[in-house]
Amino acid sequence: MSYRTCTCGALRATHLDSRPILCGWVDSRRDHGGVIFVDLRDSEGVTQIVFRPEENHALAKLAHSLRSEDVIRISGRVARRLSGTENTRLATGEIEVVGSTLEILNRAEVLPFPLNSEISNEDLRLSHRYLDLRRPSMVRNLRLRHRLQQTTRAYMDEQGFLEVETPILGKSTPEGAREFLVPSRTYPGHFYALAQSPQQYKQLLMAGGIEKYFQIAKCFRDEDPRADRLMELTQVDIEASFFKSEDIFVLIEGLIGRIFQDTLGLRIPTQFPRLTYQEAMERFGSDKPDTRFEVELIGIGEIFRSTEFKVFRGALDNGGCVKAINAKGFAHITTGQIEELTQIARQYGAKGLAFIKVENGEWKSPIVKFFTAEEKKALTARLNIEEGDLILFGADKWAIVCEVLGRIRVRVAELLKLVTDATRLDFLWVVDFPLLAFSEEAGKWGAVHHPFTRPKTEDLPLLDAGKFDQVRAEAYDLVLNGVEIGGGSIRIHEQELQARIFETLGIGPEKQSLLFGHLLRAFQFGTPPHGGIALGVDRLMMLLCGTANIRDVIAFPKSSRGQDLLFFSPSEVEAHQLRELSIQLTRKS
RNA sequence: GGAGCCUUAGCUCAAUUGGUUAGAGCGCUGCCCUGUCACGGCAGAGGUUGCGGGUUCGAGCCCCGUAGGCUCCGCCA
Repeated sequence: MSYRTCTCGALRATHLDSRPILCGWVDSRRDHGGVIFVDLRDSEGVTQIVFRPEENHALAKLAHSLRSEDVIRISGRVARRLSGTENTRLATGEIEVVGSTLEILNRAEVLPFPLNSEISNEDLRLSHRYLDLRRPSMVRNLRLRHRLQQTTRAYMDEQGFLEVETPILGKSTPEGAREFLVPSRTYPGHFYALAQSPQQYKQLLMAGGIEKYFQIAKCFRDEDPRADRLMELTQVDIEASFFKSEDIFVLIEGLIGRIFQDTLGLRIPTQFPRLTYQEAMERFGSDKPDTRFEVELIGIGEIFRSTEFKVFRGALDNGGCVKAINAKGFAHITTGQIEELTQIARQYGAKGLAFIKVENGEWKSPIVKFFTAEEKKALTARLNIEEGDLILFGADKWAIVCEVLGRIRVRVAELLKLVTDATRLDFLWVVDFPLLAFSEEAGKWGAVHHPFTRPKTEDLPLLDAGKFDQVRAEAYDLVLNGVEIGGGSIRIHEQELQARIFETLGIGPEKQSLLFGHLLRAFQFGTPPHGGIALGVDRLMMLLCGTANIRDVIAFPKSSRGQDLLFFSPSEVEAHQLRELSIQLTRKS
């Protein structure tokens, strides 16, 4: 005989007088001294069980001993609830099961935290994750994640893509994120690296003629976690041959549309707007702009072309720029808030944050005394300055000004609660990223996306001319509400061009063949033009679930310091394990 | 590698300027209660104030260190 005949979400008035067997957890027990109600919960729902002492005294006595989260098995008869006692909040609320047998499968101790309220003590949740997963919001999130993954597989299959698994144990190629190293037992002193992305494998699949590949891939990066990023991540990884950027956009717009339809039942635009990286930085001060609110960055260098104000003068003379944002109606900003914004400005490289408060027809500002009447007039027109406005300035190198004002723009929007429609979804593509960026720290050029990214064909002459900062890449990011949820590029498929890029990145011929010989060799045997993208499943899930905490969308996440509080990993290992791996510890903590 | 905030009962939190026996709500335990649905009522138990040290007549509160949680910068091709 099976454990149960139906789930706790199944019974309706149409089942009256049937004799079901149910299993589940005691969600709550209401003991009236006489009659006892038990809300029985399983993964499918909740059903009220009623035990009546006048029908079975011993049974009621046993039911009296039930406690929250005990696991039980009951049999009984489906009855219509007494008139007026139906529970409209339950799908099964029209009926109840009058218990005739009760079997206690496993008793539960008092839980370390309640399941019916949101709690903040995250280490407790993580150390008892199996209990936390019983909470309705976690159940919902995991179900949404399942739906996202099923929908992705169905859609990609329909589009003719082949799901191919690639190795987790890969080769260390110390470009990009720090890798997790895995010692080899059979090759002492040699190491695998956990895949930080299936990037090279998927390109080799293209060389292998697969043409259309996708995978829901686990990736590992040994970098410090953040609220929206852990060391382990899941990507929808996609690569296709004979695809241009345009083909990727269409494919992904379709996929994202299906995902939002199937998970939240939402229809979203079939095409997403596009913004170049240059324009995104100029107007929003971010390569992942949140376009749900205005407050754009406005260049005002022209107005102050011949200013005497030292701060602006210095920035302009050093080839920098002056920009401002108008935080409409924020003249009432407090001293503390100004201080906070100034901290942000400093954090991102500005020396300070100049501002003007427009109150009672007056410009209240420590800097306005340096402005001429003409400059004030031009500024008023350019920024549409009105009573009650707060103007915030940035004057420095272009990149710093954009970044600083971009960050301040986002904070101002939070403070002013400019996003009024919580359901709004602003998708956009950011395109034409720079190919290369100079790293002051490393003293050399690095790839903005990754070293396999294709330069835009029309910018190849700039590459030849050594104007590396001007070369744009055939690369794109997908942004939703100011969050980067994916990124990709068209790749290099020619051995010669790839070698040249490696050279530019400071990877000489010897190192090239050592680290990337497999790829360069493949390119010599007819690798087709190809490109792809990777979508961050965890980030996308956060947006779908409306949470700011990435742990809410992962069944067994690590803590913010990378520890697993349930298993307590990482952990020490026994000496013989280390001996087998030819590893000797230099430091014991 | 750096910075900030937090840690008091099982949980969420309070505790005036450093001053009596560290409180509340929920939960828990027992009793009462026959139509509730976060049932209700009465009573009770429950504390190494994360840990270690220091200052002080006196420390939950101040100082130093340490562990853990969260967040941010760097980092994340």
